[in-house]
Amino acid sequence: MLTIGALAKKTGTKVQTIRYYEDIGLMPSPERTEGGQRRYGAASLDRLGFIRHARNLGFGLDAIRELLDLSDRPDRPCSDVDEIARRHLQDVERRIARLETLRLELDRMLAECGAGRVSECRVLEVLRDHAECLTDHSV
Amino acid sequence: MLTIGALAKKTGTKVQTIRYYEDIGLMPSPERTEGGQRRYGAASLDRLGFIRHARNLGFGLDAIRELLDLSDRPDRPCSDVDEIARRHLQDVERRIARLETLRLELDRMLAECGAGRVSECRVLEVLRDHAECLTDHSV
DNA sequence: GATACATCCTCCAGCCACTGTAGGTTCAAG
DNA sequence: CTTGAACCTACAGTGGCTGGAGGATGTATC
Repeated sequence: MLTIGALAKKTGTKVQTIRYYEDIGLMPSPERTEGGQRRYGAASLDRLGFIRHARNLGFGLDAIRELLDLSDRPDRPCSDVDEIARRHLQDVERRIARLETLRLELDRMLAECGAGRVSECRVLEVLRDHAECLTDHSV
Repeated sequence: MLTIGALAKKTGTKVQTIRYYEDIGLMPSPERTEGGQRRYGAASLDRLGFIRHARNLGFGLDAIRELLDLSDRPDRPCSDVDEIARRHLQDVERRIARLETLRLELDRMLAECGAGRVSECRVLEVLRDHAECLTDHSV
């Protein structure tokens, strides 16, 4: 049996985060000692490990909830899982594309800027006037 | 003189967002009509345009505050501005790198998964066991 | 002048996924 | 039996807004 602190250490989670997962129903309420402290078994360790791993891969808590539910229904088609992962992948790809646009624009701004005074700073000029931008990064 | 709604439309901002910027001191308190409604002049339009443009480029509100302050001190060296932009660029690059790692891992998970049942789903297996991952995406 | 109705006002709650703090209790070691 | 680390609950705060309630104002039309 693990204390919440031990579970936290093993999974690289903060203690408060574990309690938060319990609050929102992502982790089940564990057993308690007579004094009211939480004690966790192997199943909790696995479940929290799964959650943290999915979080590290950027999945949102709602998606993780769905993945955990599916994990408990071994006969459902795998495509249900794939669907969630694919959705997430698309989201990641969208975010990469957006950030690449920003990177380009920031790079260009910085490249054009000499070592003068603020009054003639290209960075500020570009920020003042969107027309100076090559890309439409507003989306 | 513009109403808050007109200013919102011109800058692609929500009305509430403008009031929020005023609350946190990013936009100055504008004039008011006798009835207490806000009325904005050209300076406000410029300032909000600047803010929105910087937001679209991903700058945080604190960075924007610094940029606006510098914008009002034309004799300061341009490097002060560059420093802020460079910091932001680095942040963007870090986020891209992180997302690229995720993309790779998600891609691989999905590629390995056949059209079977959840019980033999590679996606879930990988999530259950971090050792299955090629990259250390926990950072 | 009355009415309609879009827009404005303030105040407050909620989003995501935690993180931190205050003030008090429990547990395990020595 | 005492110490002190770790635990408990409850709540506030993060960033950057967004939405809603409930009421006041501004403008166009009759």
